[in-house]
Amino acid sequence: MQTTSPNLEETRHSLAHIMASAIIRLWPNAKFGVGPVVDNGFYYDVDLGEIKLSEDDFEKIESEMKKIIAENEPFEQIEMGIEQAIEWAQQSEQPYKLELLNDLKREGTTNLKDLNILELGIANGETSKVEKVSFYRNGDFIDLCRGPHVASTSQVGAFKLLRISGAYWRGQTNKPQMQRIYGLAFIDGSELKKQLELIVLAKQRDHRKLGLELDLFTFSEFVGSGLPLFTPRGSVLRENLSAYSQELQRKYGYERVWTPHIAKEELYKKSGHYDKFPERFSVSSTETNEKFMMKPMNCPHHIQLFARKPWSYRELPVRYMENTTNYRDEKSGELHGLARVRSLSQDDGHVFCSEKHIEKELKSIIKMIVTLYEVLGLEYYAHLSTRDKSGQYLGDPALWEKSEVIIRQVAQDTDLKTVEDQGEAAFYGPKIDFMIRDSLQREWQCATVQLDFVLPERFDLGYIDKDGSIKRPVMIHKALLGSIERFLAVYIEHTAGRFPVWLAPEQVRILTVNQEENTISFANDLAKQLRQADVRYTIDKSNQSVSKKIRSAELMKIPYSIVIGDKEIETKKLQPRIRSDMGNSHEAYDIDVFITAIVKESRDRLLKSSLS
RNA sequence: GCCGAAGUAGCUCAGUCGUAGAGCAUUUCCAUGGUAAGGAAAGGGUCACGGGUUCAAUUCCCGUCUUCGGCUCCA
Repeated sequence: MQTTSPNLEETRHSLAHIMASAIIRLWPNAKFGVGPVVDNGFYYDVDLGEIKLSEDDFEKIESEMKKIIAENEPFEQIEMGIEQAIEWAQQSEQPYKLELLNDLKREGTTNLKDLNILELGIANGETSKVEKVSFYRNGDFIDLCRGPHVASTSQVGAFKLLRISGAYWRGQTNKPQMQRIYGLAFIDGSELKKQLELIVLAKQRDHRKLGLELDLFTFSEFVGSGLPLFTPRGSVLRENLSAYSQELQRKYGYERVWTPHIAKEELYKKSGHYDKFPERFSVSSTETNEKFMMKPMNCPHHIQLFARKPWSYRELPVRYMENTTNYRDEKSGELHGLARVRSLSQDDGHVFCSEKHIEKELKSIIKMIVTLYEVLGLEYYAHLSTRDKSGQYLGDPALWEKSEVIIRQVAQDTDLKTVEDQGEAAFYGPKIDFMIRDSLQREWQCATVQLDFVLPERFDLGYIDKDGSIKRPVMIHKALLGSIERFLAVYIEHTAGRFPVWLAPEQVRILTVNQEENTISFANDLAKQLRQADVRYTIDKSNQSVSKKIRSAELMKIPYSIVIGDKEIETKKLQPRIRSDMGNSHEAYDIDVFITAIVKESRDRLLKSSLS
């Protein structure tokens, strides 16, 4: 996973130091936290007491940094004994560094291993007692740091301060909050420029912006935050994706079920979700004393469906699917467009099976996910989450062992690109999460397959085996799209709103050249034929220039625009303008040929136009 | 939830202690138009909401809601 060259890392890390030097020159009372190298750059956490920095201060900091770079001071490594280092931190009044050094002295580690930080005197994960600590000096500025650095301040590459935000000291909510300043840094300016352009591009593709422009969804202050409302256009996307997910599942023997959106709290207490899941919406009854919850997940409901009767081993696996909405009271600051909402719809499903079914069921699920992603033109890879040695997992260890072997085997057999994450498994079982990379190379987790050995136990589920004994089924949780809202967020950004015909809210726009009676009547007639073929269309009869109408259709990213004027009326042929990503053709087609093509593209879920 | 920033027309944004403006969009009219913006006019705002300071608040202050950038969290 290491992608940055040491040189780049040296540049970034050195720039973090240079920024810190600049800050302490500008604000001599600055206290520093940590300042690691991150993707595309670096950051430094700083505490300036009452002073709040804003992006307006960036110019000042950047110009001070440039001065330091121009001064061409060497980066010089200094070693100190741990006691001497502590004294340094006290004298230079750096309480956060002091805390880290005291931790180093006491425990031999700063417990910051997740941060990928380099400025500490020891390597990540080292636990031996440290005696010596490494520092780096550039000019007057000395910082606790293990390096490496460029030889002198003038040797860093191109940089730009990017943003500022709050960050808890050591990532803990009960610790003071510092100001985190992010910077971009690259070896040469062209790479920096490219990255800045990518950021602009990402902003243009932001699903929240496109959702507004393409009229897909909206939020209302009256309805509440994190509760998206889908317009007719947005609903076409939701419903078509959802329907495709169900179509795939039906082919693999999943049966559709329906469960209510609230349940008694006891259900979640029994499942164990209640305590582990504080983000709940409560519902109380005015008739009785019963307390209910909006369902934050569907597994307990599906379990109750399974539990309704005794099962024979002959009837397994039992596969339920339900596209339904869950409600989670996410913390307000965590909401983000469609990617993080309080009402999320899942294409959820649960399999109840015996151990010997696990392999086949996993394979089917992976097959469905792979099919779905390929039809949508998405790149993906999988995270394989297994146990570590921490021992905080529930369920039969032998079953765990067996299933982890199966999961690895299945991943191999299905040629999945996988990364194994030890220790990332849920407490109830190992899982495979599918990550989608969007066209800007950002990664998102969408589909998931999880084995579960715990819930069947908690709800005392059983089936009658061949020998008449009662056996415990294994449960498999799965979602292909995951949260449909999250999926749409990713998909909108991936496609930049250029949806294939089968998903396009409006597939065809008819534009009239003028308002004459025969033009309108021809357009209406075409519309009627499209309607009968179940094609989604609108007619633009407005008295605007043709090029303006074309522009509007283009901005709405409509796959096909058809101009209707005397030429079409005479020849009875249409010359569709095809959205540029789908193909390129200027030919004229008979009306029925055109309609047949759209119907086929829609049915076969094609990504490109069949007319080009 | 925490730190910081912001909320003015459907959208993107100017602006001011003396109750508001542009472009796009909308409507109407003119132009009969041919593949990314033809012209003109009109309508449209409790300046997020509530409270305070003031002769006067959209403007200053406080609170609430919502949004944005992060942090934390994500069964």
